[in-house]
Amino acid sequence: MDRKRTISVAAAEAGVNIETIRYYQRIGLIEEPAKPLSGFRIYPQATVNRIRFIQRAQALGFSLAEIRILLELDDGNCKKTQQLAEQKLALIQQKINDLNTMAGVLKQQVKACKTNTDTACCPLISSLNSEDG
Amino acid sequence: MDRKRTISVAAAEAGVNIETIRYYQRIGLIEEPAKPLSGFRIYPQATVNRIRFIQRAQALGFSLAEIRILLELDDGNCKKTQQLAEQKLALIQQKINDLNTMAGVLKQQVKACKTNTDTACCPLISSLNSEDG
DNA sequence: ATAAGCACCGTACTATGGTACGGAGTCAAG
DNA sequence: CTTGACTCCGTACCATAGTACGGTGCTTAT
Repeated sequence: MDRKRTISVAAAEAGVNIETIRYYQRIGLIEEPAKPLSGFRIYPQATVNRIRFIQRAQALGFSLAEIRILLELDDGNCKKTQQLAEQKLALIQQKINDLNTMAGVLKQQVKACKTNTDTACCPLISSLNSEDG
Repeated sequence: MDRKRTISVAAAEAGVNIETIRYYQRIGLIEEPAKPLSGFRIYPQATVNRIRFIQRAQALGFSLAEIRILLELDDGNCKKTQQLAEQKLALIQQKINDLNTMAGVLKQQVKACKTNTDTACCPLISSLNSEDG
């Protein structure tokens, strides 16, 4: 007989803390399985999958609030889902653009550092300090 | 006579909330001017400059903890500053890559949605529910 | 000289994303 | 049938980056 997927088993399978599962349940990000009249809750594979999805989305810089919206794509309506996915895509694109801008500025500063011969005067620090513009 | 740079004037000049200045002082990110025996603290231009430095560094994705290190490097250590910036740059670029991957997946899903004829069964939903990564 | 309006200061609260704790209930093996 | 491991549940706590509040003290203008 397979070991029952109690909360600790589900947590181990998803690679998160037990308390994280409880937290996600509290904020309604994952469903809490019904509690048997007597005994412990048993978690379906779908919960483990969902937690893994959340972890992946987080790794990409999505907040739980954004992930909640992503998960709401699961509303059974393909057209609506598509629209939401496209909105999400636009958000991702915006994030990429913002990060590219940040990277561009930093790259320039590092380049200035590398061509700098005066070790006592850092162009990066100077640029952050320069206030008359 | 110029208006004395009290905390509210300094805050206005730096473009932050008064409480933000007090917060930065509490965590030791900026120095608190000595309090006159009688009267209010007067802030030097340097404090305003430093707050602007913090704001700009934050805009580049540095946390206050990182900015603290940056400020400690402001004794003119260009090499260390450069290293820190390069580390940060690598992190940003990793994030961009991750987001591009995510965008790619979402684009594919949206495309699948568009060629889907069954409105009740969405390929995107299906992939979210069965994906085990 | 008095009132309006800041400053000062500690403390509490916000949001986000969890983590830890303590007591009670339950399951499973010896 | 006891023991130990696990679950359940509420609540409190952590870090990060601030924001808000309330009482009191100080300054400045009228």
